Amino acid sequence: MAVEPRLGRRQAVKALKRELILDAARRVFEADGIDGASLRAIAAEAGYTPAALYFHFESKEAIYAEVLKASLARLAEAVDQAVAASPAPAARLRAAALAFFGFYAANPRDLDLGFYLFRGGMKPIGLGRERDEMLNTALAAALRPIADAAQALGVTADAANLLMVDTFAHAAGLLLLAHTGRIRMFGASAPQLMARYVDAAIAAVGDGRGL
Amino acid sequence: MAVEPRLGRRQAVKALKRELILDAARRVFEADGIDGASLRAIAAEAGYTPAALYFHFESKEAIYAEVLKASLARLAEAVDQAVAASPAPAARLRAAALAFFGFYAANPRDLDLGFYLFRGGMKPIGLGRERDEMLNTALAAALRPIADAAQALGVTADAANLLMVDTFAHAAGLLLLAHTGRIRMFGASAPQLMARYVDAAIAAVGDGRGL
Amino acid sequence: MAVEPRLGRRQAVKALKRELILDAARRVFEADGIDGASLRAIAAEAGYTPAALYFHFESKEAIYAEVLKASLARLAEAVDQAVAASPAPAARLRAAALAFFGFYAANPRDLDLGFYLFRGGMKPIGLGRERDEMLNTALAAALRPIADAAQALGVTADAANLLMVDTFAHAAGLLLLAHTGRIRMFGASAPQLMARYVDAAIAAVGDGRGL
Amino acid sequence: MAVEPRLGRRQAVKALKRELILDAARRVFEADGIDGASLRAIAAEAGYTPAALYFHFESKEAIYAEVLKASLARLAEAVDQAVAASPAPAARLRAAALAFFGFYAANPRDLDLGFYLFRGGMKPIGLGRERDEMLNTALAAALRPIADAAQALGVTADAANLLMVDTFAHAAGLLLLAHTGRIRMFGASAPQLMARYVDAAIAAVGDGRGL
DNA sequence: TATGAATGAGTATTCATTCAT
DNA sequence: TATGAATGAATACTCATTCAT
Repeated sequence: MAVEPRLGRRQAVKALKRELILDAARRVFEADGIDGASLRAIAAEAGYTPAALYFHFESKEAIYAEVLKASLARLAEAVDQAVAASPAPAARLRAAALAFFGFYAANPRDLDLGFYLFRGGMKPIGLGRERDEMLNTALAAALRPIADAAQALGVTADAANLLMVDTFAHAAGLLLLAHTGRIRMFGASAPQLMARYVDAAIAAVGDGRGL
Repeated sequence: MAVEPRLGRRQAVKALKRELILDAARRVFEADGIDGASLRAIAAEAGYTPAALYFHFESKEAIYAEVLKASLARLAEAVDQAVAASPAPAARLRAAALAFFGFYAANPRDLDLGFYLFRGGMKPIGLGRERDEMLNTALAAALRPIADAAQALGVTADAANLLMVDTFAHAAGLLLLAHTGRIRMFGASAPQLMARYVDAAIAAVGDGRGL
Repeated sequence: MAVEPRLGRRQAVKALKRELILDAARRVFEADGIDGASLRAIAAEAGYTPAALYFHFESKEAIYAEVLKASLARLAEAVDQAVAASPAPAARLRAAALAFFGFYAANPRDLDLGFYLFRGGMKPIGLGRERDEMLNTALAAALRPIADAAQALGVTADAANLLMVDTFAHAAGLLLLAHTGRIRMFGASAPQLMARYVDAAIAAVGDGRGL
Repeated sequence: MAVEPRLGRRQAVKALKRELILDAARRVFEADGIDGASLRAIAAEAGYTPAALYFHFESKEAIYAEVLKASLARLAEAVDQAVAASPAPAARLRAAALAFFGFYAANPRDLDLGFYLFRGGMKPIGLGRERDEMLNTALAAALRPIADAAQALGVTADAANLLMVDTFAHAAGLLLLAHTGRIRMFGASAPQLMARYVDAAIAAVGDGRGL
């Protein structure tokens, strides 16, 4: 009876410390880039010795994964909130797609994190099978509302899924280009192009034109 | 009479050796990732001492740039060939867009190289201002035919440019997703989605629906 | 009660290890020359990996500076002891000058270190502004007693200063020649020449012949 | 008969090329410091490939030695000229000593070269026994006039020799201090101190006070 | 006489991680 | 839980020198 509260307190302290380390990691990722961030730098920023971090995370990659997971959770929350405010299916589809795009457009740090998952091509992504699956699941959850809204508009589950993937791809492409200055280089506006894409997609669904 | 052929031979040998080193670099990029590739590894793969590479290239970054440049040249050539085979503007637009997408879909190594250009977000790209501009120019040249064909279809220069950027973004997004297994994960097909996107774009241009 | 001694012990161990590394550095300086000494060699001589030295010193230059500082401290102590044992001003002047000379004559390693400070002419000294100033101050402290004794003999502060510099120069020149075999080559004795110089200087001061 | 002139021409061309390389070496020594000068840099400055220098000099050290030798020859010439202009022995002694000092005071590059000979302490000086002896002989020749003048003033050969060495030492010390800013640091003037030293030495010789 | 290519040894410093304390 | 010390591997690049051509 005297022990349990203590354990709870201990766990809370432990969780707090983890959170402080993750905050430090985010700051270092922003300052040095994700690949350029070293465990030493994260530890220093958090007020720790490098060795100390190993009591809180099993490896550098584990820290990456944790930060990524939190980012994806914020993304999903942003999408969910947008959807919750939109009663009609078409508006929901629009809101979900634009919220997804808007989250990353507004939070370039999170975009860097997201792209980190996509680096390396065919090479092992480096975070381990289990972590990869966890992150993929989190990503899928953030995209789900798009497919759900499409289905509510009357298309089949398969078509809704394709539309979701296609929207994801378009957003990713535009964000990639915008993030690296290519959109500006060509004198275009990423949010406008995204909005146009979404409107065309909704129109196509309405027409029964498939996608 | 005896000297000139020798000189020619020498230059040919020199060019050949450069090419062998670049091939080795490509293999190492594929195996270790582009950021993970070290000069030592490239040298070893090419059968050289690290120091020897400095007789052929002035720095590691110069090797990167050379490999990237060659890749973009092959891309542009693929697009140009596809366009040359298509007389009508609509077919040309389709051919250019699908050739761009198809080149990277068929050559994942080149896709890795291409994405390397896009990494880092706000971080320095690391190849130096001059090399960066050269590479941007090469990329723009590969995309140009898309805008040209759109303009031939009757839209304004601005609209043609937007369509080119949007197509670029869609291709990039689909390739990114496909390359990292996300397309498969959602049970979709990147080439099909790309073709559908292009067809819709052509139809929109035909309708005078802008984009 | 159990903790404090431990901390003291730790600090003592740390200081001891630093000293062992500095000793190794001194041996390597002697063996390879100061410019020729590499961090690797110092580490190997100390029984460490190169990386390990970075836990004890922040850079190679920091090691150089530490060794130099310790040498100058020993020099100053030798001069101070000689002066402390000499009550009369003339004897003090003599003792200080000969102690300065004698220290380096007896410790050729320290002479090499001292000359290192003087190398490079117009080139950057390479230890950084702060360290340079610290070392200059330490050197000035070792010479101070010469000027003080001269002043006690009745000359002005300026004249005492000049005598100090001149004595420094004569000692440095003789040591340089002796250290590189030139004195022997000319069949002379550096200590004798130094003593003669000092005696002449004291006589000149006594005569009121200025310097 | 047709051959000899050609050989002479060839040797002249060869000598000229050597001289051009040595000039380049001097410029690089000045720019990068003597230790910092690389064979590559000297070759580039001379308009050659590094490998080409090996047809003119057997090693990097040989280039050092040649440049040093030329410097010492200029020194000896400066001393000889000063002596030639001074008929009386006392004036000759004064002129020789001040010319020695003045040459290095006016030509800091040559001073760097001269000190290079004196570096390294007990370590092999690095130029090889033969070259060392050649350079020592050249140095002795530049100092000889000092001893000769002293002897002309009536002291024994041994005393004249000692005076020469002592003068050498004093000049070397003052130059060392001046060259590295220590004279300025103590608010003194090297030429004044040197002149005073020489005058005192001449007075001592006149008194029959030994030295 | 000169070159271009090549070598092997060398440089200081950083990295993620481990382990005894 | 946290530290300080340590490791071994890695980094890009420079050096004087050699050798076939």
